[in-house]
This record gives sequence, C-alpha cells and structure tokens, in this order.
Amino acid sequence: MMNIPETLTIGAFAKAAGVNVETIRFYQRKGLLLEPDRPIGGIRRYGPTDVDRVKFVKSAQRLGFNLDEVAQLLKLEDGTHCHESADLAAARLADVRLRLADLQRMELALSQLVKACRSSQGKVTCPLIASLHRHAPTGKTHTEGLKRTSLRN
Amino acid sequence: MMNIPETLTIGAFAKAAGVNVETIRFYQRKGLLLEPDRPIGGIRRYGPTDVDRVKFVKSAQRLGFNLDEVAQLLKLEDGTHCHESADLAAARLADVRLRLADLQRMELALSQLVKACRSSQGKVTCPLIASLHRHAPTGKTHTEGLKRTSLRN
DNA sequence: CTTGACTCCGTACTTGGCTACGGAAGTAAC
DNA sequence: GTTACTTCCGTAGCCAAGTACGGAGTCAAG
Ligand SMILES: [Zn+2]
Ligand SMILES: [Zn+2]
Ligand SMILES: [Zn+2]
Ligand SMILES: [Zn+2]
Repeated sequence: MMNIPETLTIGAFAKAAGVNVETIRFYQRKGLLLEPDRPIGGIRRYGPTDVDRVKFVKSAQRLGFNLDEVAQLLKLEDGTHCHESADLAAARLADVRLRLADLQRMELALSQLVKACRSSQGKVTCPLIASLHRHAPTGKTHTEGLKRTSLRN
Repeated sequence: MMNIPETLTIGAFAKAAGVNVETIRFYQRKGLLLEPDRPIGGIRRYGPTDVDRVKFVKSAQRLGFNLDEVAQLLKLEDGTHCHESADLAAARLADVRLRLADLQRMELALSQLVKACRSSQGKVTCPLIASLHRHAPTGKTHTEGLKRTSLRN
C-alpha cells in the first residue's frame, strides 16, 4: 500500500483547493484539517487527500452547513453512518426552510411595494414609506439566519 | 401648534418601542435616532414620535433592509420621494431574490439527499457523504447574504 | 551569497447589529 | 437621607468565517 505523495507546499495546496492560505491555517486551527508534521526545520507538505478534504468542506458549505456541522460530517466521512448524516442534513433542511419562508415573505412584501410605488403617479404619500409607518404585525422572524456574508468558494 | 409631550425616560421609551435601552443608544450613535437635548444636569426625555421612528426601523429590518438602508429610508420619511424609495426597495428585492435562489437550491439538494439517505437501507456508502465528495460545479453563490442572526423585534 | 518568494506563527482586524460592563450622577420611594 | 433604581457615557465583547499583518525562518534561482 504505497502512500499518496505529499508534495504540495501550503501555497500550492491552497491554490489547488481554491482557497487562500489563511483559510487553510484557519481550518487547521478549527480542527477541520490536521497539520502534517513539520520536518526538522523545514516546511510542511500536503497531498491530494488534503485538497479533497477542503473541497468537501466547501461543498458542505454550499449546502448551508456551518463549520461546526462540517466538522461533524467529516467525522462521518467514511460513509458508514448514513443515519447520523441524514439527521444533520434534516436539521439543516429544517433551518433552510424557515429562512426560505422569511425570504419569501420579504419577496412578496417588497415586490408589492415596489409595484405600488411604481404606479403611484401623483399620490401624496409613498406606499412604501406608508407601509413602514404602519408597523405591521410584529411577526418575529424565525430568521435564525440571513446576514449578508458571501460564500465565494 | 402644541408640541407633542416628551415624557418618556430612555427606559420607558425602549420598552414602548419593544427594544432595549442599549439598542436605542446604539441607534443614536448610528445617527438613526437623534438624542434630545439634555436639560442642565438632568435626563433626556422622549416622545411618541421617537417610539414611532424605532418601530419604523424595525419594520424596515423585517423587509431585509440593513441599518444603512434604513437610514436612507428615514431621509425619505415624508413620503414625497416615491422614486427614491422604490429604487431602494427594488435593490433590496433583487438581493432577496438572489438569496432566495440560493436557498431554493439548498432546499432542493438537501431534501433529495435526506430522502436518499432515508431510503438507503443497506447501501455501502451514504449518499450525502458521497455527494459531498463529488465536489459539485463550484457555483459561486451570490449569497451576498444569509448568516444566522436573529431579528427579534 | 544574495535576493526574492514563500512558510511559519501569533495576533489583531473585519462586518452588522447589537449586548455587556463599570463608574458616576440623577431620581424616586420611604 | 438612605436605599435602590435609572440614566449617562465610554469602551469592550459577541458571533462566523475568514482576512491581514509583521517578524523570523526557509528555500530555490542566479
Ligand atoms: Zn446517508
Ligand atoms: Zn411611523
Ligand atoms: Zn413609493
Ligand atoms: Zn472528496
């Protein structure tokens, strides 16, 4: 069983994984990636399995998993714990659906208001502003979620 | 033209607006609310228009506007700038729709994976884990948005 | 053997919308 | 007039997922 060659410097590794070096180090600190031993007074080397692992993380992030959840998934990486994985995904799904509902509510409200504003030729009061002054039924959004951050990789 | 009475202490004001005192002060620092003059060695008083303003902010937040955008909206509060308001809302709407698309993508993927996992009795590999190892078409999410924060008021 | 690029490591900063803390001064009840 | 809130004010902390920085060490080319 020949070992996979660990030939990449951290810079090459990061490039291959499509993230930047700091992200690699950050994941190492988080425990998502383990740092290979450093040869006496030399530099660490990485291999294809490391690249793969980062890509796994990024795939999971695209499904909405946060890094803690990704860490859980990585523990199930051998694929023999379908039930646990499914539970994680189901929890994620439930959350996604709540956020979806909130966004749909916003979409509806905003689209109606924009339409009202666009067709309010000559009306005294802007429908949008008026609506904001009506202080609608304080529906606490279940929006355990949705701040604007980007997910670029 | 008799003035509206400014009778509320900041604590009562916050309670009436349904936020906490620190939030009021934070909005003042942000310029969303202006702080009334402080009588010589006394405490500031607030009135119903202040309460109303905070509620306006919270309404706008429920539509997804961030505080900078809310500040813009507040400048248009007299309702005579329908066009500008509509533009702000349209921008917000566009963003909401991008985020919606991302969430819908996640919803679809997650629901399929959960279903696959639930019906994978006896399969060797967990479909969810397998899918994450497939490193799908790196569609950069336009998710300029969606971190998990709550919007309680 | 020097130059320039890269690695290593620790620490601090970013963003948004608050929340918390601490000490001094004002206010209210008894 | 003492106790017990509040207010005032500045500053610091929280969350996530990185990003940035700075000094020291390492490595390959020329
Ligand atoms: Zn599974
Ligand atoms: Zn109002
Ligand atoms: Zn309008
Ligand atoms: Zn993989």
